[in-house]
Amino acid sequence: MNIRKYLDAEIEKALASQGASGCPAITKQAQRVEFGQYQANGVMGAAKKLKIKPHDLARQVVDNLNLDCLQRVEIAGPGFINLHLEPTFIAERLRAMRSSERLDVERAESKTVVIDYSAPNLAKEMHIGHLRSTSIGDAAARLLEFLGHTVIRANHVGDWGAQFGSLLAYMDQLAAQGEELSTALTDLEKFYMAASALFRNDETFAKNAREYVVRLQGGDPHCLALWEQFIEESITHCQAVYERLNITLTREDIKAESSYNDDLPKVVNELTDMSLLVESDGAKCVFLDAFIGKDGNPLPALVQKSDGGYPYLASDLAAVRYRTRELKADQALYFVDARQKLHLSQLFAVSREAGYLSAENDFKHCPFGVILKKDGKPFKTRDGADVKLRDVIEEAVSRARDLVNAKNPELDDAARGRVAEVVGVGAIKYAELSKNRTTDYIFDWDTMLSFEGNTAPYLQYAYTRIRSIFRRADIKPDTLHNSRLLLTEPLELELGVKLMQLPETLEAVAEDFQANILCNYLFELAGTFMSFYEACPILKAEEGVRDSRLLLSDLTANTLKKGLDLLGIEVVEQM
RNA sequence: GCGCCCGUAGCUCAAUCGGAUAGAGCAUCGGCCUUCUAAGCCGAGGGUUAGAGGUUCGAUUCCUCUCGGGCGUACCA
Repeated sequence: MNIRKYLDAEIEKALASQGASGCPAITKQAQRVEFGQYQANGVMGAAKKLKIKPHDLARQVVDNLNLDCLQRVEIAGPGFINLHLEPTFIAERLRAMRSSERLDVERAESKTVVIDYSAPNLAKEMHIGHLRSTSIGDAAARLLEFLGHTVIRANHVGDWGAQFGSLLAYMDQLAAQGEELSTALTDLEKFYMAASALFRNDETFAKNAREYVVRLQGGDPHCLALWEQFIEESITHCQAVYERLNITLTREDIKAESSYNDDLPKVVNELTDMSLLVESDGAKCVFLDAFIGKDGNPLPALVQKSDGGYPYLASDLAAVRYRTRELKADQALYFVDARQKLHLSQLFAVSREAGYLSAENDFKHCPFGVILKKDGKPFKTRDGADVKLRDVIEEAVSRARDLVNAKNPELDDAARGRVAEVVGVGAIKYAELSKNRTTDYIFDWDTMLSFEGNTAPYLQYAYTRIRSIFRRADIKPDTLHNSRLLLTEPLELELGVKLMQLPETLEAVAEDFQANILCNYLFELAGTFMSFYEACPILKAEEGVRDSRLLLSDLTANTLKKGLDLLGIEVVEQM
């Protein structure tokens, strides 16, 4: 149950009964404990509209509010309404949470949602730049699924285009030199760099590479076979990264750029039939009034190049068309670099003009910034290459391994290995998920691989502490009676309130797909638990209090585990 | 030139359709392990929210301008 939403609706009813219908209650979680758990800020605005004193309206609203869940209501300041919840009500919600698989989170009205994320270029190895789209998109997929939507994961991988000419030409060249291709392809980044260097510096090779592009596009069997081998190798690499990162993408979720090849001429024909396409400098473009380019000239959305080739707008249009026509998507979320903003707004605008998108289709860009070094320069290795994602993972796991070896040497090897993996991977994903900024952000090994403070390991650690309590006391959480919840100590109450706020947190995240809201919530939950844990003895308390605290602990563990799971982060029993 | 995004503590980031005294983490300083895992807890210092106007009962948030940074701006994706 979403308490915030419930209170908000009740206060709006009270406002309406006083002649302020249509005025928002603006109920939110209170900023300070003395203000209660929630505060309604809408009275001031409503009073202004009605031209009456805010305090008087607040009085009337409060008098018309008769809710069992409220212990007391106060009017404060210029007209804030502070809401203090009845502890027995909180306990009731917690019992509901505990007896439900869904932790008292209601199902949303189901929509079909396409989530476009990760989308690496198969010509190269996955690099650190893919971490954001992949982590955030995957978290969105998990959350929307949990809320009851039909989620279609769409990994729009780049598997087509001119760059494959060099790669195929290079493959053939190596094969002619008697080299084992599968060995050469184990390091895709090196392979790509070598092929690119040849393309730049060797005119004969470059000419050859261009011919390979033409042959590939023409369906030449040999080229296709090489291409398929390369793509296969590259996908295997991606899947290995996904698996290690605990990303839910599978091979079945890959809908490659090339799969739209046959649709591209159709898109051009359809746009032509609708008289949307204009030929300009030999290229076929859509000109829309909303887009103005240099010197005030109309800015084209280029659908077909003058040489007949298709730019990426064409395959993106084909994808929109496919997603609404075939997949029947109500909504599509594009977790794509903020620099693509213009491209995506053109994509959606042209799609609407072409009828690929109707008013019912909610397609939106969920942007994020690019990674920079500490000095604000683009994040690259010394030789200008992107930092490999698997190197980042390796570094994270290695650091986590050192730490667990030092902190908990009595764990056996296998357990420590598992902790290193879960903690290391959790740390790098959390570092991405816990920031909302759509602007660029600074990558720093020590920050990203930190295991202290607001990090995944902190949350994982809180979880293990709780599990440890039950292990030590040899109590199975399932055997606890669900009835005795005593929220008497301030920290018990605070923890209870936090727990109860999971549903409204998840709904808030789903509004804008900002995983950092969930991260913040979990961090606060874990922090509140840690304080509670320090201040309130659990196993040493007398029986009734002990059981109540065990219940709170168990609920916290379940909530942390579920929340982390929705972020794509795992937990361990001990660390 | 035009367009978009951004500027918050030494650093990295929060701040829920504008709300009360702008919050965390890291770093610094001081406490807490013979009691449930110190990857922790408790506490301290640290801010003219880039600057100037404006709207408002109230502005980090909205508007205007200035300064500073980033990105985009037709045949790469």
